[in-house]
Amino acid sequence: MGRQPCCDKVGLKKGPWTAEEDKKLISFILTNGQCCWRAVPKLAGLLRCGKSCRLRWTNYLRPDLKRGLLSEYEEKMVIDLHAQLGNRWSKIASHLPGRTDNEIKNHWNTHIKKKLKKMGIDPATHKPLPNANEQNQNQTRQDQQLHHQPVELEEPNQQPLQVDFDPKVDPNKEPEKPETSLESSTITEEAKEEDQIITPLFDTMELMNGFCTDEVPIIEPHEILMPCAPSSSSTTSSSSSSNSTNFLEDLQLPDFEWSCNYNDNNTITNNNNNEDKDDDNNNNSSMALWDDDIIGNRYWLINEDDDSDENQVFDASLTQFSKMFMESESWGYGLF
DNA sequence: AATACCATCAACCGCGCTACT
DNA sequence: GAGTAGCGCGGTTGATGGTAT
Repeated sequence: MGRQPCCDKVGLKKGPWTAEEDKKLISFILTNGQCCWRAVPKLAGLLRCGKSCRLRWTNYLRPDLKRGLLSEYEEKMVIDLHAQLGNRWSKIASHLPGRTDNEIKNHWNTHIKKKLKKMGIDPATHKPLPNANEQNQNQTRQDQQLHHQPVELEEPNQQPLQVDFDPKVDPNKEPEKPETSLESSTITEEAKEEDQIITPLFDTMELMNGFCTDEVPIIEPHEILMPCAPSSSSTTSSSSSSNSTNFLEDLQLPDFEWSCNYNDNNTITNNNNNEDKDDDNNNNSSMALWDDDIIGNRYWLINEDDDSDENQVFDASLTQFSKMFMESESWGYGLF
């Protein structure tokens, strides 16, 4: 018997999400948490398939997402991780807090590939391109490697070219790859083993200094300035930038119980990891709710519709916000 | 100003994996 | 062990905005 379609496609909406749909999905998940995705659209009153809802949530609506262009340091991390993991975008994303596999994948295809080629590096193999004349051949080979596995080095001692994009990062402090990392990065190893190999590459503090403290200004709730869209905006696009409204303002954000702890370095105190994520759920209250993901990137929440009923739902829902964060799989980042 | 071309990225599609019965 | 359901992942597509002509 063949696989059933993920959803009954008849009558289901496709294409870009509208602000209204976003609100419904957010409201539902904030209220109920992430449960069975197949049931979400029905329960949330959405004419979408569960898969679409999950994608929308994980790639766009998730509150802990960091948006905007990847920093140079993040790019460097992506390149390093790609050299070890190949096109395993979700694995790569798991090492970049607030970034999604889709985002990283897109960034790789649109920016990093070009950058590497420009620098004479084969993005597929992470080795220097032999010469410009052979670039076309490499391109062809790269195109053939759609499902390429992590680089199998032809010569054991040959290391992928490491690219230091960020001059601010002290090269001396850059964690050295374990000697066995590439040899063992046949990636068929167990995930734990893999994490053990990769995680030490990116010291947590360095990571934080690398982009969190630089790019995530710590601001107090009262300092937040919500961008307001022109009232004439009539777009129905799900694009975050085009449908700013006053929805967030109605959320009475100051009533939030933010339990975010920053240390002296403005880094997020969070000791979560994949193994003890559940154990930490109850006692780890460190959440970066006031970093840019909520403030700078959640302006899609603002909506011109002054729908008091929905806002009430949100007000109630937001009290569960912290809990939802703790339950979110996204807090399994190995870096924390 | 109009059109063509290009770049970007959100969303979709199909497959694989895992858990459950 | 086989069948099924559900989720996650990676590749691809298509809409949109920007730039060049």
